[in-house]
Amino acid sequence: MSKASDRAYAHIRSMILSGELPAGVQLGEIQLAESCGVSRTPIREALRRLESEAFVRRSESQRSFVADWSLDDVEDAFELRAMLEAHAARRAAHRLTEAQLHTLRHWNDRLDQTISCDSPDIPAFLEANRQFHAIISDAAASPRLSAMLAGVTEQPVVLRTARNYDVDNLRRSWREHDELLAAFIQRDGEWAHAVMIGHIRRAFHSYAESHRNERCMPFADAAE
Amino acid sequence: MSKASDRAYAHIRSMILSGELPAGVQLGEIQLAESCGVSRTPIREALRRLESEAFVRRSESQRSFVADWSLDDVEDAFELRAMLEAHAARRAAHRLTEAQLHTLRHWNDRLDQTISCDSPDIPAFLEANRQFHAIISDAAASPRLSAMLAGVTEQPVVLRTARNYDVDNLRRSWREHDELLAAFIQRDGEWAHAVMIGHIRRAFHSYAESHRNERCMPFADAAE
DNA sequence: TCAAGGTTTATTGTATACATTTGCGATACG
DNA sequence: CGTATCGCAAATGTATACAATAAACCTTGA
Repeated sequence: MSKASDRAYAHIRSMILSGELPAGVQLGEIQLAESCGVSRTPIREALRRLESEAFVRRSESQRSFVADWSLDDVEDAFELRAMLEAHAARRAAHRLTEAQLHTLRHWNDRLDQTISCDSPDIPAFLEANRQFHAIISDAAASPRLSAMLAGVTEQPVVLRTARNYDVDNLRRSWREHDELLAAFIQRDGEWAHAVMIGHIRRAFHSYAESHRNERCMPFADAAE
Repeated sequence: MSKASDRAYAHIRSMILSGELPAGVQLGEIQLAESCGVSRTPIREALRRLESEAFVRRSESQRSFVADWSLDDVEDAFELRAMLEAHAARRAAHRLTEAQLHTLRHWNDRLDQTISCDSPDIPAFLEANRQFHAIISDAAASPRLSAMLAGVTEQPVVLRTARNYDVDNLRRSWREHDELLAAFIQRDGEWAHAVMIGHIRRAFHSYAESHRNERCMPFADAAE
């Protein structure tokens, strides 16, 4: 895992997420190679990977740029995510083991902890949230579905601005997870499906709201 | 488009589809380089691309092999395709232009032609079918959705065995397309959604049936 | 005969040189 | 002053040499 191409991938990705490489900027292979301390070969591999994950786009003439996500793009990704993750939840309802249910509850308790104390710990919240959704994705037992979900979940813009969500929204997420758990315990796939659609679509509107308020800011500080 | 890596990609892909490279076989970079008449560099790029499209899988030690699709894998892909393409149909119902509707009808008429004469022209049928579905994918106006759809539609095993479908099944496809058209003309997204789910799921069962009958055959002749 | 260890060989990862293509600017002409 | 064309510069594409790593094999000892 300590291959040069992996390090280059992680490095470029984090520079995009942090805003150090803003949307629209050209990504020259030579420049990145120097920046990462490797040759162009692993850089090329990292760029292809980032391109397939929509962090980077390529012009007709094969030049690479940091992708700029319009609000429409984000909405598109959220709509697909709602459909895919709801499907995952429905499948998971019939397959989750007792141990997995227990772990889900554990992460949702943790979610509560991170926002209940005086100073909410947003990074910890995001991590627990990630774990919660990862268990559902796994339990759906469809590798292709998991891969697709990962593709629409990892959105540069959203990851960069997630920290701006207010605590009310985070608490609402926690409660929705709780309802999801109830549906899982009843093994009610349709219930879980419905709750998940609402959960993701509300998250989009929270993002859109937050985005409207915070637009035209210089740019936020690093999130990762 | 005449880049070495593109040619290598197309060459390897067609060798997998034709069965010249059977499932499970190791894909050595050097061997492929000689086979394609290029160096290892474009071969590596082609392999990564084929891997992301699930034509190729890589072992933990980074060696590449022709992917072998179990029946479960195929069912998984069909289930996702049914969901995604039904979603595309629902969106398309509200967006298809008159010109697109006309073109859809054109391709479905063509579909009828290819199976109505004495000797059905299966390749022509598959091509017309591809065009029909491509228009719906485009009309859904979601690049991500189109990309995902392409990923679950291009299944090596299915493409290789599609020619075995009997004419009754092909005719049924044609009729289902006709119903889809009726739903589009009425701009009834839910109707289109339902028809598409049935269309894809029936296609899976046709495949599974045909697969049961034709299993253990030496291997079929080239499909492309 | 089997197992463990080390050596050999095959395969993938990386760096670099060179070829090819594209973009951009300067210059000349209308 | 605008535009078109030529040419240089910069970026990407490809080949190849070398490095690192994993698999295969062979030897050796119990």
